[in-house]
Amino acid sequence: MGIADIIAHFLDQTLKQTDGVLEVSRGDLAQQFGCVPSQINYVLTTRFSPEHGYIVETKRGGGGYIRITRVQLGQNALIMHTINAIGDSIDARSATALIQNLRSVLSDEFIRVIVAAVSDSALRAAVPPLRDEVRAGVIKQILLQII
Amino acid sequence: MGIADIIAHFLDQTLKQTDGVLEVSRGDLAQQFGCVPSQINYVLTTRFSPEHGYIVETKRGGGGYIRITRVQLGQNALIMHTINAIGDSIDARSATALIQNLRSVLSDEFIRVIVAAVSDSALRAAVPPLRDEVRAGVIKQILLQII
DNA sequence: ATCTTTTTGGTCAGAATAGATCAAATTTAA
DNA sequence: TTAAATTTGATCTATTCTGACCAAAAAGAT
Repeated sequence: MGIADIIAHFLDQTLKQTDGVLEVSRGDLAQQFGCVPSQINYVLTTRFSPEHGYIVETKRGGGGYIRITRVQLGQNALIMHTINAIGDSIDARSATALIQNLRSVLSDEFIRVIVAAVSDSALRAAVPPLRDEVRAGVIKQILLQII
Repeated sequence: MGIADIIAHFLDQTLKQTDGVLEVSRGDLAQQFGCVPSQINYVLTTRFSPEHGYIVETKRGGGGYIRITRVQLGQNALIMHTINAIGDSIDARSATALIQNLRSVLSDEFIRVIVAAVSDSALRAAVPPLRDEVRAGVIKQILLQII
């Protein structure tokens, strides 16, 4: 588990304790984990993107901060939102994130099934540029059945 | 017994001791057995495929790994049988038939979802000769989750 | 009020790490 | 002998981490 995962885990834990909202200083956080500040940005863009269900707001200058908020939509809105977020093409990582984000609406087994259905191993027959397009199509069709 | 068999045997033994889940580094494993890393991929694709009852997940980059999970095959020989019947490629009609054949084990909604996931409209991004191969991969991965 | 300095955070490219793929060469089995 | 299975290495792709340089906001000076 690299430093990115460790920081992400820390933020996750904190978010749980603070009811979904969290404000930190980029510099402090970086120092706390002994990494370069841009590492924090890396963690935010790869693990706390809107696709993952988070909103990140920042402010620079004195007293600057990074605020992370976990968003929670309604059931059908959430699925609709997900479908819209998919677009014509989506990579495995983003797809998994989007699906995981539906765990409040879908059973664990269902989530597992969808993730497996659009995993790279399921789609290994389709080569990369095309693979992501196929993935988008499969997820959409599945989600449309659930609405 | 070639190196492939030796590695496969080792993984099998380890899986028995670790309750069916196992995480290794491809590079380490290769070094341990004095072979080239791609040999590990060969072992995985020829002996730990879904047809053999395993799920393989991997991650590249720093802290990368290969995770092998043996799927629990209980009384669901029917599903296993279906997986084996699929082959490397399957057309929409046959796929639907096979899936419908599982209605004694799966809920209607589940059947609907799977059929949708492997419908021609879901896979429209993949052109015909390829499309059937993708379909085979998707069905297999889904069914493996259900076992 | 305006200008300057200081304090934060943002971006981007490159290096490092680690697995994937493909095809040629070799070995094994029918 | 021929066809299938195995082995290998060259090359590709993905993920993470770092540092140099950039931009905005606040605080302080004039």
